[in-house]
Amino acid sequence: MNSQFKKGVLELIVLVSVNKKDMYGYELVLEVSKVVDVNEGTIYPLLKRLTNENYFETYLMESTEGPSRKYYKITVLGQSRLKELKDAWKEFSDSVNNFIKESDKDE
Amino acid sequence: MNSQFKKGVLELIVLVSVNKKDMYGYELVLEVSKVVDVNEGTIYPLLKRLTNENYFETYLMESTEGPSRKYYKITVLGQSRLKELKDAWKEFSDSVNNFIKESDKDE
DNA sequence: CTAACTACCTTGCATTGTCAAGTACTAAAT
DNA sequence: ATTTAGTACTTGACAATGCAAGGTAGTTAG
Repeated sequence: MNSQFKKGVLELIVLVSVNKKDMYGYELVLEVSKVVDVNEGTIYPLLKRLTNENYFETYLMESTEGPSRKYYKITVLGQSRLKELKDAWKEFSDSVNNFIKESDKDE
Repeated sequence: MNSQFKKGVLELIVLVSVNKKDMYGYELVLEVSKVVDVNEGTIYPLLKRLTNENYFETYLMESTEGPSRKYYKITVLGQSRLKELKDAWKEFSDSVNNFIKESDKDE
């Protein structure tokens, strides 16, 4: 897969995921990987950034299957960021798809 | 617009454009800008890279409206790269759109 | 007890795009 | 004749994002 396409979209995918339900980092790696290949070294720094920007809050919970889990919960600010990004993505991908379709036509 | 979305897609848009007809750099800046905001400092280095990778060939032509224009012409290799990128983009954007749609549903 | 899995985090690197500036040619306005 | 605006290309310092590879540590199964 073309790794460049991912740029910026990962933030959207993570926001969409955490918006559905609180999630911890490792879980997100698995969830996000269903859509696009992604690696821990990408997700953890991203989660930190999104938390710093107040899109997420965090809390710890013990697990019976390993070390404690740090859960991420979306904030109100995070939800507005999500909407913003979702709209931007839609506009962007539509416009790219349109451009490709147009040029396929006249051949 | 989210500038990160652009990463990797610009190459696709440029390939699509030059595949339609030979174009010079400045013309491409204008053409590509119809789809995504872009500036000269992005396009020219990209054209150089794509030429180095043998996706494009170039030739010069004089202009009555300014300095000579360097035209870019797609190669056979460039066409296969175009197909590759187009398919990858389709798969990628479909999968992202699907993921967003799925999560919109259960609300 | 040790391997395997869960869970988290960090550092250095590569790639790609941005900004800002500079060069140079042509044509129209002053 | 000189300035201005538009066309056209180039470069270098910079920022953002993702990846690879490594580290720490708790839990469970063999």
